[in-house]
Amino acid sequence: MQISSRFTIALHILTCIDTFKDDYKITSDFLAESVNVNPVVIRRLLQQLKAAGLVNVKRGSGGAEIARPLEEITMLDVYRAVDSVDGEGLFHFHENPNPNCPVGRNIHNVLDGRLNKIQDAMEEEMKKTTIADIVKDTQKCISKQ
Amino acid sequence: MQISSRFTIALHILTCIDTFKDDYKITSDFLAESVNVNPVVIRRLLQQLKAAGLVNVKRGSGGAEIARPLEEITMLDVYRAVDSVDGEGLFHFHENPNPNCPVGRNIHNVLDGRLNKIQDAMEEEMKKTTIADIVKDTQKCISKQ
DNA sequence: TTTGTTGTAACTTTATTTGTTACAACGATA
DNA sequence: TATCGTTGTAACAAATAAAGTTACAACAAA
Repeated sequence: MQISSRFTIALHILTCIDTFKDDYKITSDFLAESVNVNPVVIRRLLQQLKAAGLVNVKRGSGGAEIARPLEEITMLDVYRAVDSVDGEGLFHFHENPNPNCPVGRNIHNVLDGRLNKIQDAMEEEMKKTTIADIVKDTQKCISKQ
Repeated sequence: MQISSRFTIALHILTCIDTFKDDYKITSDFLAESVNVNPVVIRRLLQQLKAAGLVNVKRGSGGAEIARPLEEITMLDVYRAVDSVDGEGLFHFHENPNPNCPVGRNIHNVLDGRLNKIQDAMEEEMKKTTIADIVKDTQKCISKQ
């Protein structure tokens, strides 16, 4: 099972917003064209990013901007904003192991700590990259072309 | 999005097989009762574990056993056996970013390395635990009860 | 008041997981 | 060889979630 494309799309969106902020009004249509998805998908994502305090979106006149310094937005912030399974972790534990089985009634306890560590490892690595890094790399790529 | 319960169920299964190997014939029905799912779900998982060389399953007479020393089976082996999206990584990249957009045509390159690192971090942590560790912890829990 | 945009509902499509029934293929044993 | 319990697998249903689409009220600015 894969982590949904909302995550990469959100990173793409944020990169676009910053990259084109001086030259274009950043509307959902504009972003939808770069990402190549329906504008409503973008608007839904922008709402999630807004709820997380990562962007501001202007109603009426239109336009999105990033709400925090790029160096302060990590991949983890974005992941949590758009791909969180509220309250649940990365792993989906089978619901009802048999409490009458010695393994069934203990497996949750035994695995939980280790599953959390795995998720932590993933999240720690996500923290290492900020949107600033991604924008910088993108600009390097662009200027080579 | 979450990693499917196949992963935790597979770990549960392997723990059961070892824990009860001397006292019961380990059939799909037996395992299904401990996990509390349909036996066919178990049989499908056993097939995936078998394809990965982690278990042997006896046709006809019935019964499953673990095919390798427990210390040599890591959580990562199990994850790869049952939850691999063949060829694809952990992250689902949106398919068709616009090649006419400077960001769209570079975002894949920019993100790929970082996404791989995140997946690597997760997998490295998975490697740290073997089925032997899980069985040992489970036995500790059981003996306390 | 017009225009372009956002926010959101409603519905469809697609994909995936999980559950379930059914049964042929198989191996051991009586 | 006939029986029995089991596996392997097909086929389909149900549940869940993601992603696409249409439509339109709410809004802000010109």
